[in-house]
Amino acid sequence: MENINEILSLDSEEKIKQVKKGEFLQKTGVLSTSVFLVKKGLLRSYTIDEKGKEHIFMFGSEGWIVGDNVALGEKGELFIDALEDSIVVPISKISPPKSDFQKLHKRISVLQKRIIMLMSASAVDRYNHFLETYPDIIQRVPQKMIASYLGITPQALSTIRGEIARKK
Amino acid sequence: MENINEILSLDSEEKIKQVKKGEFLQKTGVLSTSVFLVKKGLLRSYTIDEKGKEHIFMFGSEGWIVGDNVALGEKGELFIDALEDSIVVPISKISPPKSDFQKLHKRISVLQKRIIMLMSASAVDRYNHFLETYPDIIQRVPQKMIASYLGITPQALSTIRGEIARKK
DNA sequence: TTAATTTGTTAATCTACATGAATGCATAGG
DNA sequence: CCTATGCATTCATGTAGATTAACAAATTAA
Repeated sequence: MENINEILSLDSEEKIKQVKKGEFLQKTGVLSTSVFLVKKGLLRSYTIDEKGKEHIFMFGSEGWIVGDNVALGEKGELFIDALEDSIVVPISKISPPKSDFQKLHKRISVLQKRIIMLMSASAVDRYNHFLETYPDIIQRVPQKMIASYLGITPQALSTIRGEIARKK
Repeated sequence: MENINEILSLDSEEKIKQVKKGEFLQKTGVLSTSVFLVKKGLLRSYTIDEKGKEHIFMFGSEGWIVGDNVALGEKGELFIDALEDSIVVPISKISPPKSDFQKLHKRISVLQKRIIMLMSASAVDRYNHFLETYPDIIQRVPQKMIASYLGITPQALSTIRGEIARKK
């Protein structure tokens, strides 16, 4: 068997990590400090909703990054496991404290959240999440734009708001 | 959300850009080389689908980034316009040719595409897009995982595949 | 101010997709 | 080898949210 670093043309300094099929790279609720560049194999990242249903966020094969881009210092919201025997290289989310770099990570974390919401939450839940996350935006834009952001029609949002108001 | 001091302390070198309410920062189909840090005001980025319906991708107010993260050198797929009189600072997507930096931009572009698909495309269209974009993945994972990625049930995917096959 | 246009609400109907259940096939372990 | 357990397909039924339309409220224009 040849040297694994040669096969994969890795810098000798890169610390690689082997993940066997079925093994986890990360689980929800654990502090997450890295994302992972996939050198070989196939992994997936996914959430499990309150009904126990899995929602795959991303697949990652050779050359792709798999990772849980929650804000630095926060608990991960994704599971990551290997669908095939894989080799990955951790990329720290901390290292270059360059401002633009951090901004990109922040941006990714927002998009990640958005995808998870679109895939696993109902319109009502998405609206409530929006209310909590962007309370200021609501005063500043017409409701039809909120609806457009949530991925529903203005009529549906109006109905949802009516129901929420009636409940109180 | 970032610290207000950080937001307002401008490098004297930073070239700011004023955008009046209703004005466009970018339109679909035009080469996009920057994203924009919002210093003041409120903007939105959005797509228009084939039925003419708008889908808001992101709002951006003070401290947030709005931008169209298509791969470098490609035509933008989003419109960006101001909902309020705004001031933004362009952040070049090119500048630091640092490898990790590029990777993050790539990653954002993938997530952007994913959100747009989830919001504006039917399950059939999402499946076809997946086929084109990740032809290799399909041989490597069970269909129920593809379904999970697409945001539909395995049963629905099975039906869709049946219909596609029947058409040929 | 009034008129015109945009926005929000309500309700009836329609449809894409979910849910649940039954059936035939694989693949994996004993 | 057999027999589980998981996977894919098909069908019957349910439902969240889309569509259409009509009207009310609010903005904008004149």
